[in-house]
Amino acid sequence: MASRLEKKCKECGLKMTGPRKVILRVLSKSGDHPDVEQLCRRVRKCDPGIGVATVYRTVRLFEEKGIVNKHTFGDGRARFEETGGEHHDHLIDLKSGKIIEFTSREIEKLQEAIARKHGYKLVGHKLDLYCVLRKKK
Amino acid sequence: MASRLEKKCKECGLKMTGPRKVILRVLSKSGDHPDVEQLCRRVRKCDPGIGVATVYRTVRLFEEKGIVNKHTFGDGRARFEETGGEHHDHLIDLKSGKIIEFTSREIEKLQEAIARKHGYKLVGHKLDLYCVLRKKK
DNA sequence: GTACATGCAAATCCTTTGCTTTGCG
DNA sequence: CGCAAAGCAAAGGATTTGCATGTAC
Repeated sequence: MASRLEKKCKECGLKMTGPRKVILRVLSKSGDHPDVEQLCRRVRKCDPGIGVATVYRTVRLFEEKGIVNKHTFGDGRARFEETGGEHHDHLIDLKSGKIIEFTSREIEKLQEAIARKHGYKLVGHKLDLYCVLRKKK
Repeated sequence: MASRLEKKCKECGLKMTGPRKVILRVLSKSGDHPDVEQLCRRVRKCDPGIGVATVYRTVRLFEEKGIVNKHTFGDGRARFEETGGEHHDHLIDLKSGKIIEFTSREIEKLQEAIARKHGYKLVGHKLDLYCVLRKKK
């Protein structure tokens, strides 16, 4: 039963190995933005033999193929999420580290306009909002 | 002849040492977004004795004091620029690596509105546009 | 069968730290 | 002078890579 993501991999000409299937499943089930260490832990619950190097190699490969998105928020490590149908940006709660996803068609239109104004075509963007809870007074 | 930045440092209670003066001068003269390695090279043209550790410690300190801004674009390393009077975002030319700065009051207003809608107060943001030159046809 | 994927460990890259020496205030 | 800063080298953390072995197609 090849999942949607597995199909996508095949289309990209990727060999569907055991570790890759597990990593794909974990990614698609993760509602958050796990880093490699977290991915490893989750992946190893399915198959304890999977090594870090494989996870690194796999997410990198997936990123090149557009299957996952890589993020680098403030801290030093990379985080990953499945490339969903919808693009979205991130609001980061600086106190708790919680991440909220959002989209803004208006902002995106403005971005395109800015790129065009400088003679460029927008091919991607990254918008992170760093926030703290509003004090209710 | 204490420069504007040096005054700012004194206000923050920072001891004005030789290395710090040099690093400040290099930062204020840099129109680009140098990483630590580049900073080191530039700084050592003035004073070859300055060590990497000092550069790292200094930029980190400056960042905490709000004297410089730290950026992490796609690649693994941090880049720095003097905190100018005006905040700005970045348009990155994916082919050449060139970085263009821009601001958009409209986008920023929208960002604040989004944060508010989620119950947050916006304290900072990061917006990078990844672009390629527009083909003229 | 063959080219590509994996596991492991060593290697790399960027950044931080420990400790002694130096120097600003 | 006293305490913070600098230099150097060693430590650390994340990610990559070399190599022998395993495996999807």
